[in-house]
Amino acid sequence: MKPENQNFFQKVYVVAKQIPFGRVTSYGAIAKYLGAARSARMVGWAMNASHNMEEIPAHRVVNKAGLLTGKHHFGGTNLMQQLLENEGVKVIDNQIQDLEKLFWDPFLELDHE
DNA sequence: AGTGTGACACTGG
DNA sequence: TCCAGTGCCACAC
Repeated sequence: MKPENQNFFQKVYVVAKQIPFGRVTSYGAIAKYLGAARSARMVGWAMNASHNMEEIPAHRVVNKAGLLTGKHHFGGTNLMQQLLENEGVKVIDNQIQDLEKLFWDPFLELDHE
């Protein structure tokens, strides 16, 4: 694995870990922040890899619609939803409620270059 | 080295 | 406005 690739993954982890408690963001937002807006899918892939690496709040990362598309990767249970609800995020049928209010944009919180 | 796949996003009809 | 198709970048085989 090339260092640059690890850097990409590392960037994802860094951003993901910066997500405040009770807040959520989208793959696209992170991808865009990393300079690869069209690689949102890769962000999810990085999150999947993070499961065995560092404790990344992947449950705070959802698609732009606020849908917990990756819950299946959380042990195949509704753990992802439970984690979010535990943080005060209302989730109904894998759908985050008040997404606009809970949405955390890296561009607003983090200073991008 | 090339092909297939993926936890998405965007554009067109 | 909603549904379907296409594009995209990087990883795994």
